[in-house]
Amino acid sequence: METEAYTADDPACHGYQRKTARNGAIFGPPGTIYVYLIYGIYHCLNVVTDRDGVCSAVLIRALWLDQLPPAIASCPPRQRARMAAGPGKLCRSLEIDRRLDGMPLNPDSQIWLEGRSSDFAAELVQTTRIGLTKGADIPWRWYLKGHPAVSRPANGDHHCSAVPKGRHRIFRLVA
DNA sequence: CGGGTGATCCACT
DNA sequence: GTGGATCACCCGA
Repeated sequence: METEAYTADDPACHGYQRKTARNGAIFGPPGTIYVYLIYGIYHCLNVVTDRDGVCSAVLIRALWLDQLPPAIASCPPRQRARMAAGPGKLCRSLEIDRRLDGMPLNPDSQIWLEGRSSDFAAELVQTTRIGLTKGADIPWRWYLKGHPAVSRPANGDHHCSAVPKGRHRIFRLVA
């Protein structure tokens, strides 16, 4: 729904300097979960992409929640769309924390991906990442254009459609 | 805008 | 071992 990419030669990547106890998971094999604590109170969920030993990840910044706990399942759509609109809120809603760090994406970890239709017609916006000092100019944030759960749409994103309508593989995150 | 929050890392003892 | 800077955020004004 909304993601950012970080790679080994990218100064904003957590593994850019060196491997440590905190960021070790980001050097794992593709599909490894990397969760870190930010600003003392929030967690952020990443999925490792590049091969074992190379640091790289996709930060999951926002999701639409298909299912909610029964107590709040009937909240208005507007409110529902904002429950995982941002990497910290997303982890708070899904109760994701460092316990998942280093685990593989599969049902045994209680978090995994399910492929959906492979011809989902989506229009994506590609723009710059959020909240960075280093590598702030790299346009590696993508989101579903016009979706109400996007954390913060780029200014004037109605003009920008770097990724045209077409066939995209859409995944469902199950947690 | 600014405050809250705390793990982590580094440059020093 | 310790002090201070850093940090990919959220909220309320």
